[in-house]
Amino acid sequence: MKQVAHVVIPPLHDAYSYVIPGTLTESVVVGSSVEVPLGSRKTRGFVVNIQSQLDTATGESLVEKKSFKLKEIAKLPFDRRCFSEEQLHLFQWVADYYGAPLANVIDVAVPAQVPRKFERAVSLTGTVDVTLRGSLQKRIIAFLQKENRTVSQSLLSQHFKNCLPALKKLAELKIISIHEHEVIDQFKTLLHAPDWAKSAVDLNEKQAEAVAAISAAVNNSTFNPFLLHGVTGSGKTEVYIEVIQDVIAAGKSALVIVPEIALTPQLVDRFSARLGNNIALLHSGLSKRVRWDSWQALLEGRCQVAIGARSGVFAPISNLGVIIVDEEHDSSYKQSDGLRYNARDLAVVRGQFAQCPVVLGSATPSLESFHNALRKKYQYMALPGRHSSGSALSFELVDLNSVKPWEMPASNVSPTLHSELAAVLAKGEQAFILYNRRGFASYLQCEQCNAVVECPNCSVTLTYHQKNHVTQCHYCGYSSVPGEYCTVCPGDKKKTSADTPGTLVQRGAGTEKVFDELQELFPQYTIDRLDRDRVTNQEVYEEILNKMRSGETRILVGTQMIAKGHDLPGVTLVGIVDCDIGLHMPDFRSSERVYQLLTQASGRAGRGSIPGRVILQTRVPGHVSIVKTLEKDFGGFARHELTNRKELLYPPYTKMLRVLASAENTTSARALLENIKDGLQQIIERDSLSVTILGPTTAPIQKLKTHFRWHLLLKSSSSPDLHRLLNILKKTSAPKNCRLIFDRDPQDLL
DNA sequence: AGCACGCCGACT
DNA sequence: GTCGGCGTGCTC
Repeated sequence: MKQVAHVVIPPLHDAYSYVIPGTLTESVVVGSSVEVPLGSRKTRGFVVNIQSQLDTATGESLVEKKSFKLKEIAKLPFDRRCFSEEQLHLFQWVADYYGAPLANVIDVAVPAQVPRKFERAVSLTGTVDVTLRGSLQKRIIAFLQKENRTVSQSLLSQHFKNCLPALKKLAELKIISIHEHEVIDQFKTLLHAPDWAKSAVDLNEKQAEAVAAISAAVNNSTFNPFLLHGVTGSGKTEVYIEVIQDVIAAGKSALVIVPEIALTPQLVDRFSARLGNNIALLHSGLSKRVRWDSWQALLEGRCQVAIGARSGVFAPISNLGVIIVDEEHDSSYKQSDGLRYNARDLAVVRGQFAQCPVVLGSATPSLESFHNALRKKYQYMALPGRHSSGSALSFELVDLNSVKPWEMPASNVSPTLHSELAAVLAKGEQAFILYNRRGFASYLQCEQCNAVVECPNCSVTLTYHQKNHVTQCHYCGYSSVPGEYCTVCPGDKKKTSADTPGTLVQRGAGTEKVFDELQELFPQYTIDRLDRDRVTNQEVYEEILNKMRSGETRILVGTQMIAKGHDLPGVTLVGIVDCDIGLHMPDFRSSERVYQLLTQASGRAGRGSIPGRVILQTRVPGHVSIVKTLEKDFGGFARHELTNRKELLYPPYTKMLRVLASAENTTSARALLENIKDGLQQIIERDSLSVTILGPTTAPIQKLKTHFRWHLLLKSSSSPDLHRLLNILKKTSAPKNCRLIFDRDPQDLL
């Protein structure tokens, strides 16, 4: 009997019904990607439901209920499905929660499909009892016996010159078979990991407790969120690995999510050394084929462990035993464009669906997670730090207000930082210098009228990069060669009486500038830089870190990139040039971010046997983010900040929904939001919902890529109420010239 | 998102 | 008289 498939097509909201042609009844399943006619064109969509043409409940024909004739699915371009029905539940939840079309969610979750690839391959058919004449034949057989698997013909050709006649002969003798063999380019972890990584480490008491608690939840198949709070070096990874071993032993699978930046060969080696070759990697840096093959390996149950970045939360694992989110506070888990999902939040939702524990690990937990731990929604487990060395960090605060400009060895280097650096270098040790801003100068400013050079497309200042002598916009990528003189002030009589334009001077600083200053202060030492401008790809990144590991680089200057991951035992000093960067951002999370950055960066110091030292330079020495970093008092910081959030009705005490409108015309963006607000306000009153609407106001970045931006902020203590409004919002269409974006649980408000 | 349909201005 | 501008709305 003919069947009907419900197909979702990006970017359409509704599912469309198509008849499955007889030739495809066997092969089209939920999760298939199909080509369907839509209007006058053909498009790709995903099958989300299949039902027989007769409604089993009513006996009615589903086709005749429609006022038009259903079209047929045109073809099934790939024979492998894209997702399981279990995953579909998660996708549906995501679509509903974020107000996105289901098809778009699937599009984001599922990697691009790649056709199967075949190659000519050779395998042994049985025992070799015939006496072989040729020595080449003997060598080939020996090779195949040693490999003990199907080997591609091209690999044999590389090993044995002109082996084709010999292979033919062996095939004739039925000793080997030559056949078309599917190539699976799934990522293979290399088992070249050092021995130290292979052996289990003795767990300390707290680690063992954590493993026991999590593994108990694994074995009981209960949803149970854990917040694993442990500073750098406290052995969180060891806990993860032990738990995953228990998961595998229980016949289940594990999902590990880490920030993109942490997904390095070292991390994967560390897992594979202990867990074997059974790991699928999901990561945007891999080739399409490797991603697709890894995805299929998980979907078909050939792999028990997945390690992925943000989108890894969608991995096709059916019998989940545990989900681990490392560095759970990391803001990169929130996608900031397109489908604005938060992988950490989805991990918890997924754990609920799959009835498995979810482990959120961090040295600096997000206030959301910590709040959940305080409310006992998450089970809190703290790991003590630095079990190996016992050496503690010692902090020194430098109040830049009390240092006279002429006392500074360089504009960004205080006498304290200078002498500490000199001491570390003299001892043959290494240092990290954090300056969380790229470029050479933050901006160019006119000496005469104080005008700042801005991006013509965005309402942000351009950053001056000395290396290639350009000013660059860090938001839209605009770059230009800066002039010597101000372009605004000669005509502006209000600001200046001068007829001649003022000179542009460099203000602020960036990693490039700090690098130059250090190079001048310590010309005899190798200094390197690590930031997004230098790191164009993974190789450069590895190279910079390797030069640091080998000891060649003595000082590494960088942005927050240096604060993340990586054991570099030689680093005994961390200097934070300006703790105040990011403190005065128009964003309710700025204190939290600064605290996290300072604490994470500090944790880079002194991982070896030598105690670490941290120099914090600041102009606001009393700021809570700085004081609590110094006191190593996460709890104190969290309580202080949570009190603030509660007073100001910010998350985690309220849920937020940001409605962003952008248009080339600033008034149309604003007018659209005014309309939307009026409409929502009526519904709020009618249904007495507890939602507050703020705005419309201009977004902190007023103009981005030539578009003016306005936003509304919806705050509510009731998630369902907010969800009601989102459902109404997603039906409102924006006029052609306006773009409307809904951001549920926004990570920043820029 | 495409793509068609549709209803008003300058062209061979 | 037609070609074509992009506004509106539908696509199983």
